[in-house]
Amino acid sequence: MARTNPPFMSGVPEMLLLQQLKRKEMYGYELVRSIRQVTGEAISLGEGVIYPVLHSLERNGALKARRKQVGGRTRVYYSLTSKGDKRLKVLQGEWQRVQSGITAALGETGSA
Amino acid sequence: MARTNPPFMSGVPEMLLLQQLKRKEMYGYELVRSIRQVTGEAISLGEGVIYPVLHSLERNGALKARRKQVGGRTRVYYSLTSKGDKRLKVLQGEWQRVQSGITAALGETGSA
DNA sequence: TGTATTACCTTTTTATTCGAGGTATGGTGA
DNA sequence: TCACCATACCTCGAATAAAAAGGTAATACA
Repeated sequence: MARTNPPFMSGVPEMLLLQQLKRKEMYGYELVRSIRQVTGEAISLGEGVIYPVLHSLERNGALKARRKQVGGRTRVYYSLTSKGDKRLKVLQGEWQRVQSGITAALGETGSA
Repeated sequence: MARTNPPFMSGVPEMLLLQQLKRKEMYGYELVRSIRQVTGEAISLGEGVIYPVLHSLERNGALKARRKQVGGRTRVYYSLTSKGDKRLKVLQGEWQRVQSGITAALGETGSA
């Protein structure tokens, strides 16, 4: 079961969520738009991705949630715990590694 | 079926294979080591990944194969077709896009 | 009144990766 | 000569995870 590779792109949604929540507390629906926006439309994660990841991160203790009433509607705000911060650092490290590896490989083209 | 996101990391093995074969003709077993090496050990694709992708690329016409006897052993050398070159360009574009999106998002940290 | 938007959520499908296994040859060294 | 390792091909099954689709409900607005 020991992984040789960090799972490739798997973990990117997770990383982006953690990153956003490091900046400030947000709720799911907000994160959907927020991620699309900060990635310059390059990445668009649907609710079917966001919510499950959010829940699993909360179960792990990487996030904590609090419910808030806003104009009769309920929002669930998530924020980063210290555990979540650690997790984010790990994911960023893996991403960095993979990203540079690929960049190096792509740079290997004989000529432009 | 219209994709909003380019599939994230899915396609990276394919991209790396095409990239390597653009440089020079290679055989499967060689590609396994070659990819590990050019990515600075960051990415290590097993034969269970390499061969199926190779076959599907050949079926698509992105690669062409030729068998070669080397010291009694058979090697299947693959090389890039123009279709494969086009495909590589597309994948590189998508990768570039995703990669910059993520970089932008990660750069959003309030302070170092 | 009815339609779009906000806001939550789950379930199903699909794709892909990974690991494990399976065959066969040639070289090396004990 | 026999065993073992590296080379070289390959396939299958399980696990994962991302995406799409669907499902509820409330509010805003036209």
